Amino acid sequence: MTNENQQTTPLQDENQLIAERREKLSKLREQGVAFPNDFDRKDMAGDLHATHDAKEKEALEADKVEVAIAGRMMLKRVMGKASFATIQDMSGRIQLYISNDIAGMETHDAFKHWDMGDIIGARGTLFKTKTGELTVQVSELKLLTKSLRPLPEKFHGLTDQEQKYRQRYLGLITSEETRNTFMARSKIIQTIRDFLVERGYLEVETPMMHPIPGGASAKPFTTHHNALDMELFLRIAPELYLKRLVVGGFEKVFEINRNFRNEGLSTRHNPEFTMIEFYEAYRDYRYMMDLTEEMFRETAKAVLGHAVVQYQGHTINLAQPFDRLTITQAIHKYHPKRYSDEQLGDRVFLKAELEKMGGNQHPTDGIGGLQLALFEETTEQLLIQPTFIIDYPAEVSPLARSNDANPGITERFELFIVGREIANGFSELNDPEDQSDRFMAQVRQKEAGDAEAMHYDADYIRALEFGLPPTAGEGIGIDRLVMLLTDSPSIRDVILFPQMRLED
RNA sequence: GGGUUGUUAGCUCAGCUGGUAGAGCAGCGGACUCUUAAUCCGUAGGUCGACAGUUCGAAUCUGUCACAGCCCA
Repeated sequence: MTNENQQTTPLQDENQLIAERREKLSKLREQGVAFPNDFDRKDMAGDLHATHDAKEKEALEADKVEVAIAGRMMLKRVMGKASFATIQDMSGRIQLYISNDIAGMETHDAFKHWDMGDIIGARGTLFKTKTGELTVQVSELKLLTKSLRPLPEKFHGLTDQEQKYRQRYLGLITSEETRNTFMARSKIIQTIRDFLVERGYLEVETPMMHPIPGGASAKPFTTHHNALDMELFLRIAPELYLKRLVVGGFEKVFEINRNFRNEGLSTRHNPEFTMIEFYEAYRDYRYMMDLTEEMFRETAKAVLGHAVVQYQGHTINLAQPFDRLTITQAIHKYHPKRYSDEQLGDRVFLKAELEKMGGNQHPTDGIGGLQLALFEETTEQLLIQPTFIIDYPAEVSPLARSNDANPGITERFELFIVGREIANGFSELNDPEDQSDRFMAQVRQKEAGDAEAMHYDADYIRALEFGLPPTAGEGIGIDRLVMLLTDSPSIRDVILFPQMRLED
């Protein structure tokens, strides 16, 4: 790939509307400072509504409340000798009233030529219109930033999905729903951070560039460090670094940050996405499931006010205890009497069944892997209410601690909601020799052609050899959690700037 | 990667079985001192995603490509 696709020249999409606004800007430049930065904004629309909406018209006007407010002009209604405008700031909208009487004819005439989308500052006093709407009677008005491009249509807003994602600022300007989604995202992350900090967790940052990609089964992005002449990988997971910190004595750690996986795009996948991973020493996977339920409930309550979530026509109840089922229990529960225990324990039967369904199976799959594949084909998408699937086969869980009674399975869970995996956790494998054997098995799989199999990480083994206390850990896909709590159908609706193809 | 739908004015959308482009908003000019997507009158604005093909004639039919949405892997 060359750099010829990169845009180094301005977009050539001038039109008559933009030309007219450029002409207005050029007149502003002639008159003085075209982009003044000396307006002292003192008030926010939302605060003014909160403080004064309930007051009676007469009482409010007797108070003569002086305000200084600024924002983007979203609506404009000119009526000869007086005008109304609606401006929008980060907290909301408020109406301005500009008249020849108070603001003066010169100011009002100038205002008439301003455009929707312009950013203006206004000083004046609050009053209520005859319909009772809180409004600023403007005495001074200043154009702070000329907008050269017309906004999307004022009533329908931006409906073009592509433009919504490529030019996110337009959606943020015109869609309250979009603003609310990203404010909810911030609140969700803040709540989770507080939840863990309150419980004695330490927030840390570990490398985004890894010499060995590890901690998950996925294809990495590759990059190169020139000075060290060294191949590096954008991380696919922070797991192995966070557990090194537990070895170091940070017994409760978490990190909220980006992971990168070089895979396809879909309504559930973006190449960079946000995960929280957290680790706590002297706990096991059952404790982690309890903690997860509590965290999800608390987060939903913080964002929505309650723990019953509406998602795309489903009612998801986070208030009740989450189901906890093994893979075969889940298959039985959602397909009663479809399979016998003998069949689910019969490799030949499972392979034949998967063949019928066209499922992708690896020839090396053991019984556990085949059961998992059958679960994914038949049951996963039916797990609408929050459900922990527990006790995953060791062959697909190379970093999880084995069950003491049955080493073929691990103390691991995945949480499913609305048929989607949203979290993954386990009792950590802290036996360095077992971990070394598991890495070796992964390397054999990689050599057999599995591009997503893990590498052998000798430094991580060395860390385990110093002693990782018994620990439980978990990762939660933040984007998918935000989708759930904001009723968003696509991951692109909850990532401010989702990955897109280059524009032509 | 496969299937499917879409791409027309700055924005939101019409445009019939093929006859050469329309509305609303935004803009510009005018009227209007309590509007709420203000209203009313006038006016300007387009390589119909790109390239081929069929045809006397293509926004419309066919093919390829680009981008996007949805479904599937």
